[in-house]
Amino acid sequence: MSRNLTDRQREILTLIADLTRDKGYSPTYQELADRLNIKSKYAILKHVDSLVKKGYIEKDSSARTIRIVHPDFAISNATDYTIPLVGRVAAGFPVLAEENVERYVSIPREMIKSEGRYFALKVRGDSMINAGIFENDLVVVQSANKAYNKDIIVALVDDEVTVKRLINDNGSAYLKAENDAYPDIHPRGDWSIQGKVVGLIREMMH
Amino acid sequence: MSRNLTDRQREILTLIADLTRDKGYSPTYQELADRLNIKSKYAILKHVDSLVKKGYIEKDSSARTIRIVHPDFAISNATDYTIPLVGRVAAGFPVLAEENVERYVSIPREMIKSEGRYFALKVRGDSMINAGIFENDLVVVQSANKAYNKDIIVALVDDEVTVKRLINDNGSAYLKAENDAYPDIHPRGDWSIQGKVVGLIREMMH
DNA sequence: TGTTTAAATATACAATAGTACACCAAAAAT
DNA sequence: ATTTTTGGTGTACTATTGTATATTTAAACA
Repeated sequence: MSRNLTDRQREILTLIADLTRDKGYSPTYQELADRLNIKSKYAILKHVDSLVKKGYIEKDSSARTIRIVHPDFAISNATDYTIPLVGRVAAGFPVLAEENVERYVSIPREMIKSEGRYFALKVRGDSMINAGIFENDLVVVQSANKAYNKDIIVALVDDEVTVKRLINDNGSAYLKAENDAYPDIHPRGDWSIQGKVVGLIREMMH
Repeated sequence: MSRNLTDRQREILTLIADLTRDKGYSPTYQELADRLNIKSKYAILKHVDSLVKKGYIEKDSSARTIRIVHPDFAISNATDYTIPLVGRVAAGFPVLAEENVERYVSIPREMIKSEGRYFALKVRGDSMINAGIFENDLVVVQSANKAYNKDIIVALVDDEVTVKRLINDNGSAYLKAENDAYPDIHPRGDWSIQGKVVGLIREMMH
């Protein structure tokens, strides 16, 4: 399913946001149907389900429990810094394309030291443990297409995002894991630098 | 009727605020009753009516429509979470005392999973590198005076804060470093658990 | 002492709200 | 040309939710 909204879905999402801002609580399906002159609640239910599937809102199985999670429609004038969490990368799309955005996460304001586009990536595997980057950590990445020697970067190799250390050995660059069990990666085909890791966020179980 | 709240009313108002902030929508009477171990919704209804009469909240005759209007309990629109960064601990003061607070740092909202007091601590030394905790990392700590076996905790030993793993070896607890170069710490004198590490934030140089 | 108020219980009930199913029509995608 | 998606109607069912009444207990009060 695409992440794009139809006109009607956008209209309904906007209405949910407006009503929520206005009243201070989320509308019911019936209230939404009334406002749009729709006779059946079920039509609303299906729109709302679509909005949930596309990641714009969240809801629980109870009355008035819709929450808007997409920053473009967010209720609060939050000064909170949120960046897109990039999930699996769909082949052919740039990493930051909307298709790849799983959800939005808030990050400490202090982590943004310079202008630019930022995104977050959940770390898979243990190839960087010697750099203190563990599986399921969230790395905060500043979008860039080049980096300096020894920077920890996010690269796109064979439609797969990977976190590695960039080694710039006079002209020929390669990727180095921070774990002796992993070999260096000398990409043969197309590959690209997607950004520079500028921060790390870890949530411990508790 | 007075504008002053009874203890119970204040407790309920605080709970409403907490639940609303947590879930993103107002609780039902039943949910409030459950949280307070009250068997009858009607007890809650009367409290809520009192809170309305006293001008602390507003509500409509429908599910989950409570709005907090009193500024002291308002749901902060700024979803930005800041917690105190504890620096050097001054002898004799509790860790969270104002004397020890260096500055405030913002942390990702997602890191706050349960109620309680939180603080941040800048990691000194490399005694926890095997747990992926490096020097100058910021650990986010939930204030607590006990913890479970194998939790990573912040302890106060000889007026010194330290991050270690708690080992609860049938009755006798001790602190374990996550670095083979460091010995276990079996505190002789007074020591205390200050909190549980629930998150980690690292800023990379760039 | 008797009275009032706050807090809670038990039970009941009607309106609301979410969900489900069958069905229809138009637009978009394949 | 056919299928899928989107958008909608109507009806029905069930759990949730707010509300109401009658009672009880304990604390505060005068």
